[in-house]
Amino acid sequence: MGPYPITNKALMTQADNLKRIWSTLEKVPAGKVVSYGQLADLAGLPGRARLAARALRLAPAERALPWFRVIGANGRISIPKESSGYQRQMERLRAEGVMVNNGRVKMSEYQWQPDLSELLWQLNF
DNA sequence: TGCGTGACGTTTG
DNA sequence: GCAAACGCCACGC
Repeated sequence: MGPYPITNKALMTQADNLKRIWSTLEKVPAGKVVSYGQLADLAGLPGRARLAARALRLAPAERALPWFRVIGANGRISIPKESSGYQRQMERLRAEGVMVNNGRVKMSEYQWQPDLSELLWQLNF
C-alpha cells in the first residue's frame, strides 16, 4: 500500500498494483467468479486485465487467494486445458457450487456483482 | 533502446 | 463461433 490511495501512475509502484489486485480478489465470495478485466477494474486499475493475470501468477501461496474464481470474460477457464491447473480450477469451482461445462461458466449466473460503495468501504489499499 | 510475450478484453466482420 | 486487429503494459532479453 503506497501512501496515496489514488491511481496516480506517477505515485503507484507495481508492487502497489499487485497488492490492490490481491486485496480485491480476497473479497470475491465463494460460489462467484470475476473476469480478469473486472478484477482489475474493481481494484481501480481499469483496462489492466493482463496485470490481473500476472498478479495471479505472482500471488504468494501463503495468502491462499481464491485464484480459481478468476476466469476469462467469455466465461472460460483461461489456463490451458491440458495443464493440471485447469483441472484444479474446475474442481475448486465445482466444490463451491459453480457449474462448469467444458471449462465454461455461465457468467449471467455466477459473475460477482458487488455493491461498489460497500466494496470501496471494505478495501483498504 | 527496442521487441516479443502474456492465466486478457472489446470491436468488427 | 471464429479470427483478426487493436488496446493495454510489465518484464525479460
